[in-house]
Amino acid sequence: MKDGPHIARVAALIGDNARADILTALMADRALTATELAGIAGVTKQTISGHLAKLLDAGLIEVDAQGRHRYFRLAGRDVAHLLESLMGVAFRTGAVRLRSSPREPALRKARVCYDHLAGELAVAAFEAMLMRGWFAARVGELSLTGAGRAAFEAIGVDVSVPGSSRRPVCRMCLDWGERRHHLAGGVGAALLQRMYAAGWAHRQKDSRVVVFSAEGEKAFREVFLLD
Amino acid sequence: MKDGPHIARVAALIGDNARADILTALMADRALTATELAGIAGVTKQTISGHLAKLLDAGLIEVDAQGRHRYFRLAGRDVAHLLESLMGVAFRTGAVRLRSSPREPALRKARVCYDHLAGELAVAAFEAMLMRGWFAARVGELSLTGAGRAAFEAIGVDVSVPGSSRRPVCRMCLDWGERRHHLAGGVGAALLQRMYAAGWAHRQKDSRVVVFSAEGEKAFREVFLLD
DNA sequence: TTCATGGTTCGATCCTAGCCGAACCATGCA
DNA sequence: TGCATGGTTCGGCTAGGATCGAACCATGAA
Repeated sequence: MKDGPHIARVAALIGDNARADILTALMADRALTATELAGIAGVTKQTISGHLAKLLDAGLIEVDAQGRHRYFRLAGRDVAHLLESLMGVAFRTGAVRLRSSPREPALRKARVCYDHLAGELAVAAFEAMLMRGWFAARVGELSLTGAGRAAFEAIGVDVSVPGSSRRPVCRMCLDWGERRHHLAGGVGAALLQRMYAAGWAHRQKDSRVVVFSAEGEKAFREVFLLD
Repeated sequence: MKDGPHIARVAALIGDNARADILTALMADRALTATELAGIAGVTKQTISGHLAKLLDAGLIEVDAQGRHRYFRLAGRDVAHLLESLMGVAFRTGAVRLRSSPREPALRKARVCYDHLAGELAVAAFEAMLMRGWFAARVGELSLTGAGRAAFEAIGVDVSVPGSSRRPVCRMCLDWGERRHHLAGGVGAALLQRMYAAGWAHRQKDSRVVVFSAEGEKAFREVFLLD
């Protein structure tokens, strides 16, 4: 016994409501200040400062100091994955927050997952893309086919990836609500940005919910789902 | 804020040392009694009973009552994944238990991961298997090729899967030490059992470490790694 | 029936850690 | 140089929860 990584330490860190709120918020927005996070978690500045120090110390988040602001973000993709994993188990075991049940349908339909789209729409779109052969599955990875590259460029999604970045171009991400995969990685992120820019959808304030406009959803379905 | 699954609840549950010990132990052995778990976690029967009740209530573990014994096991594969995810982050951020550093090298080399082999040897073997075309990668899954099926049967690994089981025949599992994949799923489990049966290796008592005999490791390397 | 063993329930204790008030440091703007 | 704002540090309060002793229930063996 007592071998291996000390999982209780990091789990305990996430096991506090305020800190879980912080991490969940950082999964949606890329960078938030301490005061914003205090508002989200519903605690005072002193308290949030203590929590952020602990998360920093543990290596779960990172900071960018800009002027007198400090922008916090998740330390890495593995943390985001861990959080999604937690959500999956919490969801299966019925540990859902009651206070927000009205908003849950919207959350299941479309939400932000770190930097890309998740939810029913995202899952359906990803499966349609696979059917059309936009991606080829390699061993642990997904790769863009010529057809896929052309299709994305036609919609105005930039699929060229900076050479220095070691980030995979496309990846799959398991959806906790649907229990099926959706598109992540560089292309997933670029696609979401494109949808914002085209006015198809926007982020709901203080939430991970992505709201589609009527025309936006229609366009989305035509481009991705119709077949 | 406050939307979606209540991750803090399940994280807090894992965030206690005794409960983390329980879950880690259950990742290795399939089923353990309350008293055994009390020994592993280093607490009394009363205490372990309370912890087990909480884990049961939260749906992280399940019980089989047999006579006056109660055998506990993880509630599902998603819990095992969550734990491996946690180990990955804990490992990256340097949260390793100091007391057991002597045993860590053995743990990194070969250990049990729920029901299959993990660690350096497992990763190397899996990559060699891929190179030889024993598996074909589909979208989210791995499938056994004809060559793979023949190869496994030649070693005496039963790759026939009960039709009723919805368990994937083969799956990949991310190794927290190596940060690369190893073989999981039905074939992974069958392979580990075969290695036990052949006397190549055995489980170290009260630990996830898998100890290879000299001949066992030699045979393993010849069958899987040599090329 | 009696005894040993596995497991649970209850109550009391004790300690950790989250929280806030107050004071303090640092940055940027006027 | 002042002043407002973002953020941290310190100290004390409090609550939740982990722990164990003791008593209790259930099962199986003698």
